[in-house]
Amino acid sequence: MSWDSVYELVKRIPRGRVTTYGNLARLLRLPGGARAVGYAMAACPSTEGIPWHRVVGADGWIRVPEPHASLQRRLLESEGVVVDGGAIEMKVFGWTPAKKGAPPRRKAKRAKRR
DNA sequence: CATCTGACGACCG
DNA sequence: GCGGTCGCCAGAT
Repeated sequence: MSWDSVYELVKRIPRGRVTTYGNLARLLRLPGGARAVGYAMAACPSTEGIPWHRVVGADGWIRVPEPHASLQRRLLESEGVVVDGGAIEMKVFGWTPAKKGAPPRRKAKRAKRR
């Protein structure tokens, strides 16, 4: 799995729409890998050509560290996306490319870490 | 080579 | 309903 596919996917997000990390992860067949996707964005070599601002949390909230948060919000609003109090209505602006559902996955509990 | 880490999300208690 | 924990991946230490 290469992050390039993630970037390519992000590039396909139409203007004025947004998607979530988890959504991207699912599209990449990585259920639960939302975090990995987020990391991919953080590790993005260059934001050039990549509409990273169209990627937000599943709840529609910007999950970006302050420096970029304001910029992201500004960019989104300039595209017509309403960021009310920080939350975006995913039902309205959420975007998903023609795709099928991913196979469900079980979860297991184990010793704490972190 | 072993661990930890991080722009997340879902589940368990 | 809330808080804490685990899974995912690649790169850094």
